[in-house]
Amino acid sequence: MSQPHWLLHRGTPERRRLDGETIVEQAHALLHEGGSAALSMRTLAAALGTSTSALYRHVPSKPWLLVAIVDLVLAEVDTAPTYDPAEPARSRLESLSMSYRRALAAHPHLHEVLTSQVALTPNSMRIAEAALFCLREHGIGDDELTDAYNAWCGYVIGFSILETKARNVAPDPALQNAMRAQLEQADLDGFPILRELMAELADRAYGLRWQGDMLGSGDASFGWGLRALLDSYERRGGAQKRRTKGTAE
Amino acid sequence: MSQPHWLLHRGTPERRRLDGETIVEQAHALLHEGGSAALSMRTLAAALGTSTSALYRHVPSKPWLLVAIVDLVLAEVDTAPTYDPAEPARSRLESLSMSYRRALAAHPHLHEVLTSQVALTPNSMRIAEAALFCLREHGIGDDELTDAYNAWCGYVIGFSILETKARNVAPDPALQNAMRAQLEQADLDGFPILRELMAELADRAYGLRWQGDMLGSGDASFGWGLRALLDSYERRGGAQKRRTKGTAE
DNA sequence: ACCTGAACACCGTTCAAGT
DNA sequence: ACCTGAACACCGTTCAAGT
Repeated sequence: MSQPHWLLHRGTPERRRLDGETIVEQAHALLHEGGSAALSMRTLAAALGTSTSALYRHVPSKPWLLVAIVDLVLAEVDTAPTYDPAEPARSRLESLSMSYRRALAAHPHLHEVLTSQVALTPNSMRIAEAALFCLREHGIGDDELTDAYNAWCGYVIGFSILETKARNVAPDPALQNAMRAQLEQADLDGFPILRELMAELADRAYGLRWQGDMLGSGDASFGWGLRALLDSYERRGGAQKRRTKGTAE
Repeated sequence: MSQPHWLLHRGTPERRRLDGETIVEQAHALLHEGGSAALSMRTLAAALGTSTSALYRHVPSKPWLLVAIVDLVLAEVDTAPTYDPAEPARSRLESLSMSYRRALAAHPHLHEVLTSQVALTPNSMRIAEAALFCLREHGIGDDELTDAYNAWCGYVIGFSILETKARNVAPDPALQNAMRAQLEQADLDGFPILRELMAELADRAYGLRWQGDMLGSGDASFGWGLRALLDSYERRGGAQKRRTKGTAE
């Protein structure tokens, strides 16, 4: 046992030596528990038992720290199925998409921290490589690869961000009231479809809610749209394959 | 002319009577010009020539103000083509999608303000109504409507947010350097596709850039993915139509 | 009724000073 | 080399006091 004498610990809450990795992990923990409002350089330092200014010896800035948190979460995305030769191209891309979404959905406060930061980190590049690999296996030609990749990112990341955004109810009471009022029957005049379907859509469809999450319809809807997108990829890739085959022969 | 004597204006920069609408418009102008960093209650009050605390008589809170800005931008989305009987269902939904994206892309700092706020405002409901109308015209049945709507929102809004996010380069120098380094040839070991295609993808594909916008490939990629999605909607709607017709007869 | 200045409880970041 | 306290230039919001 290398436990130091208890006297040495007096007044120092968990004083392990500081380094960049532990700072990022603690920052992620604070974000996960209390959202971005609970993550300031001051609260972070307090949680680590150091002074605020000590953090700046291991971390260059708060924006840098936030990007590091995003990369930490992206480490959860599994790219192994992408290179599994037993799987057909379509289910490889589906696995990657679901894993991506699962990672983002598992961290409901991450979207608060994605603002304006481009994710050009080791893990985001690992995922980009895997996605491009899948699209090629689908038969998407190099001329369409950029568009297909951007559309895939737009759907998978965009949907997930939007979903977690929608899950976070505004803590502002003025806003809560304004939004509740908007859903009252009286304000649905002129919106016949919304009125007709509100019972079905409320708390299930994006935006049409004022509290709570999407009652698990996020999973179903994400899959529904993903299959729609993959259907088109498959058809387009198949068409491209036949075309190149035709010109070769 | 009801111009008051010039003496009455001494030292009062544009002192028009305060009201909620002008506050929201000025706030939007500040956001549009300088991003969210340039929009504080203090700078806003200064731009309007009043004290900070005076704003709180017309606007309940900053979160409320941000939602009002979003609604102001959503007013630009044109839902008229949705109800044009001359247009086929598919091009109605395409028009709506493009108009939505155009509004979001025209305000590159709006994404900084969308954080955690649900858009349950008059204009967001007008757009939701229009989208649901289009999906029904497509032949999507009520059982699939929620999923189809969520997938559409995820793609259209998600893609647009992601695109404007990516367009905003991090102002932090520490971050700029880290991202540039990530794109150096040395760091592309283990990413064969990225290395092979980097010349084509850089500054065109999402994430794979460290400065500048997506060189206009956002337009093309958005349209590419949208057509892929609409293809699937059309097929699914058609199948549903045939199915209900079959059971009816 | 509407606006003001001052105050409260926070931010991220820097920097001379300590060990 | 690493950490500290104090300071700087900001935040959103409140509230007694003015007119």
